[in-house]
Amino acid sequence: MTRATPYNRDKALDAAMSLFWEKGFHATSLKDLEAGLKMKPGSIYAAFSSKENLYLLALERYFEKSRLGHRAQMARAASPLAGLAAHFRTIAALSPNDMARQACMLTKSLVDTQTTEPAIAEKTRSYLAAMQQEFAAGFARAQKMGELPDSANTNRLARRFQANLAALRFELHLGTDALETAELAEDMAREIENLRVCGASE
Amino acid sequence: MTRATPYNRDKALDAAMSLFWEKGFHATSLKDLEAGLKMKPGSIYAAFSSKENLYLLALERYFEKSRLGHRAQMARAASPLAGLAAHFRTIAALSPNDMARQACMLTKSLVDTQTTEPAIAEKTRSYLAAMQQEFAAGFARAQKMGELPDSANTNRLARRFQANLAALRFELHLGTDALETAELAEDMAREIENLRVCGASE
DNA sequence: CACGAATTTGAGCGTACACTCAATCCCGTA
DNA sequence: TACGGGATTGAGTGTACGCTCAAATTCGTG
Repeated sequence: MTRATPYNRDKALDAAMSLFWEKGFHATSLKDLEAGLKMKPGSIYAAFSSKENLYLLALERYFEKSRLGHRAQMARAASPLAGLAAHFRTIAALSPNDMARQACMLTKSLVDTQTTEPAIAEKTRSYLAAMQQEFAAGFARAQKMGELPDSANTNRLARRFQANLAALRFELHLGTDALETAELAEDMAREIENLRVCGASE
Repeated sequence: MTRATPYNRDKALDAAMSLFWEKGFHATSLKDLEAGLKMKPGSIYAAFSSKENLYLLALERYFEKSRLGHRAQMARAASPLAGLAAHFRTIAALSPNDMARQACMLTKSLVDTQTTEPAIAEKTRSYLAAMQQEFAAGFARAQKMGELPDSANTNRLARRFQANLAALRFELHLGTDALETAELAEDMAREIENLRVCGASE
């Protein structure tokens, strides 16, 4: 029988995700990770092979959480378009000390690693594509329900949605105050709501 | 009489801007700069004091060029709103090998330096604010000319404009193909054009 | 209780970084 | 043409990085 692992993999990965999300791949040093994960270098390497691999696991974790969060948001909503619009307002309403009150980790990741870490950049792009798919599926459901006209291009709408999302979260990163952020989110949410065909049932 | 400086400061700063823009502050090493500026480390330090200071000069250069470029775009346009809308289309139409076919340097800079280089981050934020002012001035002119209703909030529009700009340029960074990028730019340009009060003269 | 394997430890490895400075070079001047 | 001094050079500095591995520790098992 194998000995029980004395470190908590889940907590360690959560800590890694926080660190990498906040500081990025390059600016997060092994020293930072040792402190954050409460593990010594040898243990980190035994458990996660390399800094790069740990980053990839943290990024995957972020992606899974994001997708789950989005799906929960959509499930809660009265209709697909309402859920998509709510996404913006939810982000702007994040508590001031919420960890998520910063740029999207995928956005930061791509900026940080595009020129230096091709493997990470590639994975990041694939997660961004998957999220866009997720949004496109939302718009497609809206279309099927008659919330969106048949002529609407769901992929194009999804791209626009993701662009808005990235921009809104960059605004959090910038530190723009809550009121102005809320206005921006409101503009984006209204843009979604205005797509609604008149008289569509919820 | 002082000896003529044998390095070309203008060209050197242009090279520094390119390097820093593409790779960011942290990922650009002194080795890269030596090669790009064709200067030895001692000369670089004699001319620019430090990597950080060189970066600040490169960033300032980028800001000045961006502002000048925007003003030229506005001067060329038939009306303020037309100029602002054209901005998006111009970016999407950039030649495939144009250096500017990537994320905005200010955006990248803030992501790269926010947690590690407070002085750079601060300067970056001030340039972003100045660009937003520039956009707000454009909307204000549109308002004065009757292109925009008096009720329009020019600062809010400018914030939205800048968010769209950042998002569009991030799409270039991502490597999205030209056609899809053009669609996104078109969505953003139309959003500006739709603000136009019906029957406003040009 | 003693053994052995799985796990953790942390001093220390090679490397690459930003940066320095004594030596050299080059050009305007006399 | 010889000189003086500012500009340029690049080997070399200390430091911090990602990472390793032999030794110590910890536990289930016989």
